[in-house]
Amino acid sequence: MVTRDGRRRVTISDVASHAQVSTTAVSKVLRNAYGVSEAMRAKVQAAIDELGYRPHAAARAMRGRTFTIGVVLPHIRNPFFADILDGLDEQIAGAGYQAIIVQGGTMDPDSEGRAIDALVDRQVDGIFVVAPVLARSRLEETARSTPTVVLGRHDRSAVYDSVLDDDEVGAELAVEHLIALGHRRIAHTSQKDSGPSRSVAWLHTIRARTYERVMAEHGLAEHVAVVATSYTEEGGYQATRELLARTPRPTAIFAGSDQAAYGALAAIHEAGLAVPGDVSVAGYDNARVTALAHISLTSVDQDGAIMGKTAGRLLLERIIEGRTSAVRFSVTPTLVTRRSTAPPPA
Amino acid sequence: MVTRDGRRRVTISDVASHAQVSTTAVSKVLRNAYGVSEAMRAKVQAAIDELGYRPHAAARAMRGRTFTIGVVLPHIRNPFFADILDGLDEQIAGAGYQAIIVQGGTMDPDSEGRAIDALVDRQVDGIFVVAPVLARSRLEETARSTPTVVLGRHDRSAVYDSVLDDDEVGAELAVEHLIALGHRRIAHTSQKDSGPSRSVAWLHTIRARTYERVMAEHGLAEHVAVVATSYTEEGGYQATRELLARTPRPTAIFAGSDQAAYGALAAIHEAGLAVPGDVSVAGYDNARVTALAHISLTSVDQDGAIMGKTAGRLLLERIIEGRTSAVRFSVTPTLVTRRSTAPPPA
DNA sequence: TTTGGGATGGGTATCGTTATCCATCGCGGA
DNA sequence: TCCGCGATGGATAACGATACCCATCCCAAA
Repeated sequence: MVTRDGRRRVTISDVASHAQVSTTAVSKVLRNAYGVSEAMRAKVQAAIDELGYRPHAAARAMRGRTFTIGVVLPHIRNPFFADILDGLDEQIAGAGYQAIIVQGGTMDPDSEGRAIDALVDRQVDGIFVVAPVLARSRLEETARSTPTVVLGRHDRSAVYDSVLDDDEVGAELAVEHLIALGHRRIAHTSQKDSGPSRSVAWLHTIRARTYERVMAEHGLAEHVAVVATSYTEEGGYQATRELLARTPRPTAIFAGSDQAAYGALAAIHEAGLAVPGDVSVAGYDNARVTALAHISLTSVDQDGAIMGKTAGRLLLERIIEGRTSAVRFSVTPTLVTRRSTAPPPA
Repeated sequence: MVTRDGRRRVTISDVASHAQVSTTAVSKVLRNAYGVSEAMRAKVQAAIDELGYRPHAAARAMRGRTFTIGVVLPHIRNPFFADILDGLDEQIAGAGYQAIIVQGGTMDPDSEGRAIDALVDRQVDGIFVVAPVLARSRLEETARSTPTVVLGRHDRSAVYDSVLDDDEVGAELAVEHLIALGHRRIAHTSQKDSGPSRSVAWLHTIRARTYERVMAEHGLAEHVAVVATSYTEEGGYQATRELLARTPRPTAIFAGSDQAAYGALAAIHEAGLAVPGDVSVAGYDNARVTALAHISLTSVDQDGAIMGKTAGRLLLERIIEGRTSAVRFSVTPTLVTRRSTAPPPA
C-alpha cells in the first residue's frame, strides 16, 4: 500500500525480510500460534519493534480477526452511555480489542439497521447494541453470523446475549418512593413506540406499564398520566410542558430517564415552579454525572460500567472461546434519593 | 466468507453470476466507473437488489475506498461533541460515507495516538480529530498518508485542514461581559496541560491567556485566578471548590467549557451559594442542551453543527477531489446571555 | 470496402494477512 | 544403522474487491 506521500506502510513482509524469516513465521508470532521457538519469537518481535510494524486490520479482516468490537448507540448525547462504554473499554482493551462506535439514531429501526450493517460490512468481531428498537428477528439475523450482545431489551433470544437491569423493580422503586412521600398525581414521561407494534421487550414499555400497575395498586389509577416523547432532554421538556398544562397539574414526575428528567427540570423552571417545592422529579439511570449536577436528582441507579464490562466479557467469550449458548445478565437497580423529590405541597 | 451459521455472505461474484456478467462489470457499476452501458447498469442493479448484496468494506479496504470517516473524540460525555457529530453526519451521509467514532481519552497524548492508529489500521478514508493534545508532528505524520481535519487547534499546518472558532474573541466576550456587569474577582477554570510543554495551539491555553489579558487591560491583574483541571463536569466541580475556598472568594467564574460550568454550578450549590445571586457563571460552547438546562447558562456560542459539517466537507474534498492544499476554517463566536450571570452582590 | 477509434465488457494481478498443508531436522529407540 | 515421530519453519492458496490493460464490437469517415 503506497500512501500519498509515497511511503509504503510497513507490512508483514517487511518484518519477515528484516528478520530473515518467512511471513508465515511472523504471522505465527503475531497470533501466538503453535510451532514457534523461543528464539524465533524473540527475533521476530525485535524486527516488529524496530520497524514499528502494526498489523493492518483491514487486511486481517479478509481472513482472520479484526480485533474490533462494534458498538451501536442510539446517540452520544447520554452520559449514561458513556458509563457503559467505559465499562466495555475496560474489559476489552486488555485483550487487545478496540471499540468503534456508530450512531443508530433514536427510535428509528431503519437507521439502526443501517448502523448494524455498517459494522458487519467492516467485519467487526462482535457487536454490542444498546437499547435497540429493531425487530428481534433482525437482531437475530445478525447475531447468527456475528457474536452479538444486546443491552436493555427484555425479550429472550437463543442467539444473542442480553444485558439488562430489572426495569420492573426500578420503576417500582421510583413510583413507590413518590407515593410514600405522599404524592398522588404522579405523571410519567415515556418514549414513543417506533413502528406499529408495542413490544414488551422495550425497557420504556416496561417502565411505563410498571408505573401504571403500581399506581393502580395504590388506588391511583385515575391519576395515571403518561406522555410519550423520547428519553432525551428535549423529550422530557416537551412531555413536562404538556403535563404541567393539565388541570390539576401533577405534583411529581417520574421521568423515564435522567436525560428526560433534566428536560423536565427545565420545563418546570420555565413555568415558574420550584423543584421539589411544587413538583418532585425522579429519573432513571443515575449516570455518574447525576450526582454532580447542581440540582441533585433522585434516580434509579443501574450500574452502567458493570453492564458495559459484562457485555465486553460476554462478547469475548463468544469470540475467543467460541461459546454459542445465549446468556442473560440482569442487574437489580436501587433507588438513590437526592434533593429533587420531597413531599407534595400542602 | 462462511459465517457461523453456514451461510455465505453475498459477494460480488454471486452478483456477477446471477446477472450473468463479469465481476469487473459489477465493480464498475458499484463504483460508477466509466464504461458501463445503461442496460448493463440496470441488469447489475437488479441482481444487487435481488440478492441484497452489500459491498464488503473490509475487502474494499485492500484496494479501494472504505467509505468510512474515522472520528477521534476525547470522550463521548460532552453534548457539544454530539452537535459536531450531527453536522458531520449530515454532510457525509449523502456521499455514502459512514462515521465511526473512537474515544481518544482526555489529555493523554499516548491514548490519543493509539486511537488514531486504530483508525489508520482500519483503513478509514479520512480522519477527523477533535481537540487533540497530541504533538503536531504526530498529527502531520498521519495527515501525510490519510486526509485529516483537526478541530479546535490553533497551530497552522500545511498538511491537514483546521476547523476552529476564534477562542480569543470568545473568551474576550465572556470576560468583558462579566466585567461590564461589575465583577472584579473573576476566576477561570482551565485544563491541565498534558506533557511538558504548554502550547498556544491548544484552545484552553488561548482561552486562559485571553482571560488574563482582558483582566489586565481592565486593571484587574491582581484578581486573576486560574485553576487548571479539565473541561469536564468533574473538572469544573473540583476547580470551583478550590476557588470558592479562597478569601475573598470570586464573584464570577468563567468556566472553560459548558461541561465545566455545570460542575461549577454543582460546587457553588453545594457551598450553599446562589447563582447568580452570589456567584455568576459563564460557560463556553453553548451546546444545544445549554439552552434547555433548567438553570439557563450564559455561554459563548460556537456553532458545533456548522463546524462538523464543514469538517465533513473538507474531508470529502480531499478524498474525492484530491485536494492537497491545507484549508483553515474559523467561525466567530457570539455571547448568549442567560440567567446564570448578573451583577455581583452589593 | 476498409480503417480508425470510441464504447463496452472482461481477464487477471494485486492488496496484507491467515491457515492449511508440506518439508526438513534432530533425536531416541529398535 | 535405520526408522519414526515431534518440533519447527516455510510455501502457497485463499479472502473480496479493484483497476489496469486488453479484446471485441459497431459505426462513421475515407
